[in-house]
Amino acid sequence: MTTETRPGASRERAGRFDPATFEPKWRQRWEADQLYAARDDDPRPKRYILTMYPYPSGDLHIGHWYAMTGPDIVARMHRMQGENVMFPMGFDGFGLPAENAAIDRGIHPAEWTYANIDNMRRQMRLMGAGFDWAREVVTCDPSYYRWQQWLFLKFYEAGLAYKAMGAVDWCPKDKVVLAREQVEGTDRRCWRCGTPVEKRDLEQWWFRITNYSDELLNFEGIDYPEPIKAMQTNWIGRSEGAEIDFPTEADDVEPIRVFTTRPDTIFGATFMVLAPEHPLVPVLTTEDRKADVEAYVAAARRATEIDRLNTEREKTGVFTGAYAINPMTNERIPIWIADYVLPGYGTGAIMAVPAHDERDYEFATKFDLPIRYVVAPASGELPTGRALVEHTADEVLIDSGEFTGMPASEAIRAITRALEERGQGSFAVTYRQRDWVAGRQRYWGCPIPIVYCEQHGAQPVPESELPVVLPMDVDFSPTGVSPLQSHEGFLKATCPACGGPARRETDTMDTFVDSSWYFLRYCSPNADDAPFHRDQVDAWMPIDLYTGGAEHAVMHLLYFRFFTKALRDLGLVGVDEPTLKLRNQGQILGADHNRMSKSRGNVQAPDELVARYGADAVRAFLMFIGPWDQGGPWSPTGIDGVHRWLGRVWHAAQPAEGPSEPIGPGADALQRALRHATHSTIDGVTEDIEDFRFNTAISKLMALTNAITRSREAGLAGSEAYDEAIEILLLLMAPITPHIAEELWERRGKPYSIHQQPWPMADPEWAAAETIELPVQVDGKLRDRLVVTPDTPAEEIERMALASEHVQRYLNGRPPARVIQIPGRLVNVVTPKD
RNA sequence: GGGCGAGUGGCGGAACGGCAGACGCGCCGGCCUUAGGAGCCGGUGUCGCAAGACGUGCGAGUUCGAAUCUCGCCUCGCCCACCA
Repeated sequence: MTTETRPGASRERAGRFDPATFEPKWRQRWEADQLYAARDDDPRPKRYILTMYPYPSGDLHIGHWYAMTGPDIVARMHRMQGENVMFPMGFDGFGLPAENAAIDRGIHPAEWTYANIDNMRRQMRLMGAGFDWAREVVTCDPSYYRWQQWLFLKFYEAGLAYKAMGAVDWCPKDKVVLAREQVEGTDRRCWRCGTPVEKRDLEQWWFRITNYSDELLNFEGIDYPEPIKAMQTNWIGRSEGAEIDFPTEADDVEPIRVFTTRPDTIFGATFMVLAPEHPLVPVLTTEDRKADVEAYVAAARRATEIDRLNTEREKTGVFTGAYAINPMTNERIPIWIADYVLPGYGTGAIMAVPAHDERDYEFATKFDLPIRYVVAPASGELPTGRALVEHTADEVLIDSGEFTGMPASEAIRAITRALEERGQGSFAVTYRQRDWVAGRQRYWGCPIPIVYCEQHGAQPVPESELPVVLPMDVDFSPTGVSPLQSHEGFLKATCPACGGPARRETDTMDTFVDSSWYFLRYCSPNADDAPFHRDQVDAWMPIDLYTGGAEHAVMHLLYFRFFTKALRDLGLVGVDEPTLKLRNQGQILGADHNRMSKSRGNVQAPDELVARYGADAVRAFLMFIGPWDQGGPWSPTGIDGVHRWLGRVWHAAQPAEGPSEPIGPGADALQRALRHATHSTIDGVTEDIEDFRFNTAISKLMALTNAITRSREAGLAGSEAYDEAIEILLLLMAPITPHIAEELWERRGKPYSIHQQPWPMADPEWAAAETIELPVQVDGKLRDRLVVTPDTPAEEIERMALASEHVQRYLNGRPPARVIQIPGRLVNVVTPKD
């Protein structure tokens, strides 16, 4: 090895790799030059890439870096590929933590929120992420929420927002109602604070999301991860079946309507069960049963939702004394009430078929009610001691009048049709999904633009009076009620209908309303005459790529689809879906494989890491940990490896000084090998980034770096192939490690900015290998390798393979039974069977 | 109970049905240093001196060939759950 090529020597010339000396400089310059501004009048093809905006909790944690670096890389590559990329950022400004900070520490929520936003904006700049800050949206700003109020009024006019009584989930700690989607786990905890929720009957604002249940089940034409589709589908919970009317014996009482997915089992319906809350309960209950029924209803009301939904609990219920008529058998069947029938699902009443439903079976056994099997496999074998719920292909109806012998699948339709002809039933679809409770009894949110007049009731605030501004001078003493309720100046309003005195709505909107349309506001961030302009929305929407956490599967990711469809029906947008493609990042865990939390002491603060390693190393290491959608544990030593890699790139890319290195014999082949490595890396990295495989993209870049280093040691530094390799390496690194790529690009005398250079294209001739190594297998086991040129004829390869002594050993002189060749991939010699 | 994922070296992870373990961490050895918790070079699946054998949670199957496809188990994670 000559002195010139000794690694240490060139390092001394180049100076130490120290990101702190150049990273801040480039960030300032990129920002000053508005390198990432997306312009409406740009003729290049648009690409709208969006990552979920953060809640301004105060600090950007490593998880934010992880979530945002992925889409930033994709956005940067697409920019270099000549597209007009919009990659905006904003803040989810409203929310409870701000209000809690006010209560705990006496800071106004606005002050707390905007201070946090300032800090987080600074931290995001530190990441070197290419956000278009000119489009920033802050949802707690009146210029934003004014238009949210405007949209609310459009929803209200269209009947998509309405006020109604309902049994809602209530968090006793946050003193606020929650949407069903915001209640988590078997023990039904508040999604924010983890407190078990209670059920309360309250008058609330709702969004009619259920109008769109069917459409929300349709994922055609959009690319969502399978788990998200499954979760949304389960959440919406579509069931097909029938609604059937069971007349009662009482005079002048409407029949009991039930929903069932198993109309084929109606001949086995031996009793009925109503939810305790069912409106017919007081009407139907006989005098002698009244005391028992009322006691049960009262107890059911007191029981918590947790108790009630506990499937382990033994069934309870009481007889009402009343009877219904099974419309198919004309039998009198008793009507019971029980809390395992839920008031909010289906019709709140069921026909109980104990032979074919486990819950009904349990109930019938406990209360000694008849159990009649009406479906059986062809063998006629019926279970004992349990319900028959599983299906067999040959099952048929038994003991079912004229339908006896009919396959059950056919009977579902036949029986429903028969009931329909008699006016006693119809095909029906039911959903688990309920409407979205949109109001919150809190201060720090978007005020609902409604006033209440003694005479005219709820009245929308006229558009000209928007925004209804959140007053700043409020008292945050923890009284448990929204400070808006005691703010006279806010409460006092005028009825738009009569001009008389009115009282303002004090509920504010769920913060998920804010995030249901922010992506549209990014298209028209400065519009002051509308929430957004149709031409700009038409130009940018739909989002081409949306990224964020999977924990929003049935919350934000359902709500923003609903909003988009509702806005389409209001004529405000022209798309059916907000985004064409969704990707979820995984979670970064602590080094101990646990979730990062202050109490565990395993939290990695990004600012410290940047100070020590630079932003590029943090970005690259996070992306290198594993598949982006999988996440993984932070490794305090792993980042050293990425740092070392950047150091190797740094030294390899320093411009050659003086005469180029002496090139010895064989240099031509070495140069060709380096070119092959370079050009095959272009294709690999491009595909990997497109598919969110940042970990393998980086490993390919490391491998190319290793090839470059070896070629330098072989004396190639300064050669054409070497310079090309370095420059392509820098271009491919630019999206991932933007600072070092820019710095080295400049040091090599290339024009500013590397981020505005065209993305490299592989030369197919170089990308193709000159020689390939073919594995030779005998009976599928590797025995030898052949080095051949790609155009070697198959007969020649077969001859070489059979000539191999390693192959001969297994053939023992016999001719092979078969020789399988996969061109360019392998040869497999199959030995004859003895 | 239902749905969806995932099980590969000491670790994070690679691998269009075709060379298992790319790339990196760690570890071992060496170089350079007054020094090394810096940097650089080499080695590193297991067993074996070697030739070689064995290896992707377990068990079957399909195939010339299976980490990959099929079936049945086991384990872990996430979501939903008295939804008629």
